[in-house]
Amino acid sequence: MQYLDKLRNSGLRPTKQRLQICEVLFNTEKTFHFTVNELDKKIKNNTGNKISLATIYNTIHAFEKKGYLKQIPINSNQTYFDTNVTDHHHFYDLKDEKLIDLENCDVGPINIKKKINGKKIKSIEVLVKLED
Amino acid sequence: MQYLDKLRNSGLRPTKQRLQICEVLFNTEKTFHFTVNELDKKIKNNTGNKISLATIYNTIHAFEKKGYLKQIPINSNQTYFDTNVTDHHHFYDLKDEKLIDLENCDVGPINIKKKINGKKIKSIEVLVKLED
DNA sequence: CACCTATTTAGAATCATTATAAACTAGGAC
DNA sequence: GTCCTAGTTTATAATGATTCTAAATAGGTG
Ligand SMILES: [Mn+2]
Ligand SMILES: [Mn+2]
Ligand SMILES: [Zn+2]
Ligand SMILES: [Zn+2]
Repeated sequence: MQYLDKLRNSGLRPTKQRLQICEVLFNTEKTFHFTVNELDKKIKNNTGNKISLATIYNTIHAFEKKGYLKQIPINSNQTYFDTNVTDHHHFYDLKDEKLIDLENCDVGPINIKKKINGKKIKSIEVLVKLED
Repeated sequence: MQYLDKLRNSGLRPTKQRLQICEVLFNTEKTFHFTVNELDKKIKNNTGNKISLATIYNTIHAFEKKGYLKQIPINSNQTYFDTNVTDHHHFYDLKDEKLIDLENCDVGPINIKKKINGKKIKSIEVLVKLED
């Protein structure tokens, strides 16, 4: 199993469910964006198995904490996650409600001139909304 | 009433409730960020009146549509709104769960090099997450 | 005033997410 | 292998922000 070590090294027991979710999330050419609902459907399709929604939520939150997933800041009725955990930004197509990656090289360097005392920058995320 | 015309000119009837909400939102030195819950409390405090939550939701959505409020893209269980409708960006203090304005001059120009066919940029929003 | 439509409202409905608590399991000790 | 224990899964209930509904109310116009 190619994800056994990834999970073990993270202190997460490599359960059947987590391994299946890893397959769906990480065994792909391209990274992608998803909601929990979409992931649920994808798991059913790809594996023929049903994993409890509670487990899916538990797992993606565990993966997020370990840095294997990122949450994308966007206002939607559902939360979007990203399997691309490199620093990058997003287009958001308002009509299609779809996210599109903006690689770091697609965006000029971002220069934050303001400082807040006692705080440091954890991340800088750009959301570019698109219309027709 | 200083907000009568603002509402009339927008095609919104200047009802008692909308005028009160205008007072709370716009009759201040500084702009601010708020959730619907916070606004609800603020209305009760400032006016002694209770406005139905449904009306508050209706009103802020109407104001948003007219461009008097902006929604801030952030992942939270509640939606954040902003009375500062100029182009600007945000710090988000992860510990205090507070938003802080980054004026346009606090952020260097943002250069989006990628283009999507048939789509044009509606807005560019930067979210800078802060930790201790 | 009379009328029409926009608006307000309490309460119900929706629905994404989280909590609960019981059953199950991975993995280490023996 | 068996035992043990903490971690995990699961069905299900609970939560809570937001939206919907439909009846009552209030602007605005003539
Ligand atoms: Mn999370
Ligand atoms: Mn809205
Ligand atoms: Zn992405
Ligand atoms: Zn702001």
